[in-house]
Amino acid sequence: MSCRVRFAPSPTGPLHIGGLRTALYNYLFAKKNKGSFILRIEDTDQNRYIKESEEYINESLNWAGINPDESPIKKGEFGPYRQSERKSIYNNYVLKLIENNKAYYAFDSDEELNNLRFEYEKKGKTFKYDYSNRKSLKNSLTLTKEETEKLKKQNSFVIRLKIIPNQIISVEDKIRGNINVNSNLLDDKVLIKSDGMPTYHFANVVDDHLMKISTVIRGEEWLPSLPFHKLLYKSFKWKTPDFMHLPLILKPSGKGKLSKRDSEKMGIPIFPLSWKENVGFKEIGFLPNSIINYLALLGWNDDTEKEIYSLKELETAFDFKKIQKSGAKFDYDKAKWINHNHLKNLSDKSLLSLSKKSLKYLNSSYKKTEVLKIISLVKERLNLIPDLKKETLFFYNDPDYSLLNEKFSKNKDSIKVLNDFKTVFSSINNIDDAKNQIINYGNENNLKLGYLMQLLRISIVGELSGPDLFSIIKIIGKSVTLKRIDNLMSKLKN
RNA sequence: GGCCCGUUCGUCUAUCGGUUAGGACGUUAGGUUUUCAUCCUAGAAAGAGGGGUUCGAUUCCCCUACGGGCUACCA
Repeated sequence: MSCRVRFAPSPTGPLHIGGLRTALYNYLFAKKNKGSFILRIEDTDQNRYIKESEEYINESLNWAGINPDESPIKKGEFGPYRQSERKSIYNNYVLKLIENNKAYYAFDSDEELNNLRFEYEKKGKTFKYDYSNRKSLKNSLTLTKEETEKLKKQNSFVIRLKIIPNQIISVEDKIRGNINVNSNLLDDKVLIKSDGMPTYHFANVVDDHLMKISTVIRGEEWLPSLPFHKLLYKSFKWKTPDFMHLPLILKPSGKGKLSKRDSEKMGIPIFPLSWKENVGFKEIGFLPNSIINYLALLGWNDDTEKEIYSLKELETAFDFKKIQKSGAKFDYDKAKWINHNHLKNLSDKSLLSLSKKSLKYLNSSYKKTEVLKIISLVKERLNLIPDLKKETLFFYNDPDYSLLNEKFSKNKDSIKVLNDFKTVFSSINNIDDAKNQIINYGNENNLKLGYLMQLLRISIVGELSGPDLFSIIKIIGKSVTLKRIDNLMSKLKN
């Protein structure tokens, strides 16, 4: 049987990083097994439906470089790929269950059920619509045929799966092994809602079967409903696919699942792309490869000490036996470190094309070859793409010396030394000679090289950090250098 | 509360019964450098607790604790 996996998000908002990882693992599984990766949109909840989500999902997967083989916009032979467009399919299948007495109509109102929940709670119990009480509730098992037909015409009913009590349901998760659950514990879950739409559970099972999904890879939050799903497969006498439930991604600190709130509180992204006021990993300056790399490592490793992977490398290295069982906390520092490494490995040219817009200002003063030189000079200093602009600003802007340190502003030698620098730079023909000249100058005047270099750096860059000074000076040229030394001198005089 | 899953440095993880429990991020100290960053070297840092099984348990089993998930006509 050929390998087919699916990523099945519901369009209720932006895809978050956990969803992206689920998509990634599905994608990698498909690649590894030369199978197909399918995107199915699970839009059965009309109340929570957000129109822009589907496009957001497409764009995110595209950005990450994990494009589906079949999807609503890339149709295969198992469509439609949006559940809302498959309504009649679900209805046909649920009718079969009813015919076989495996499902039934239920007419209990929200109010009635809520009252029951309330009463149970008062007794310290939890209400569950199941074998123990369905005989006393309003459904096609208790009502006469005529009553049932009459209520059905009022168009407000749900269809529930009739669960046979006291059977051990044995399910297998490929990551965790066998799990046994007694069917008494399960409730008669709704299959078809009163608006005629299927619930997740029903649509999911029907579609996975119809779309010939061979392995279901999804988040751990679905593990508790696996026995129910297994029962559905059994009711149809369908073969169950393999299941893998991925560990969850947890908050960086504290307890619980990673959520939008954490991201806002800690100022770290949680969405691949920006969504309204939430900035995405892309916009904050991550390479898609970095996020993919980090996400792959969050819950998986290949037994080697390799940490930096391209997507292609992951496609061959990924081994599903090595997926972790427990949840993993999201570590933003490590994600940045991985991005730093990917950025470092990028060519100067691709780095330039990535930040073409933000580096535009350099074009007025430098030729392209010089811009590339600037990039290679600062490349290894980057953690996020926008750092490139921060690191190169002084190639264009003259520093304003607002951060001037007292060590230099109060030092009486400073003005004299700066003046001597001017003489040095004016006299030399080749900037490569500058370094030696300044060393000599220091020796002659008994001034420490450290002090000289720092003063020079302040005048050129405006602060005490940055790449090799003489490389900078070589790029900005003699006249700009002299101008900036002058600038600092006049600043110090005031 | 009930059910399910899990538990190795602060974090991500390696270890398929015998190891000085390894690596990476972060952190600390030193080195390189004109500075910061990079880079290099070194350091601190872990098997939740209790019972078994075994010549020997981080590794297998049980209990407890803790963490997480689910408990909707949401997915």
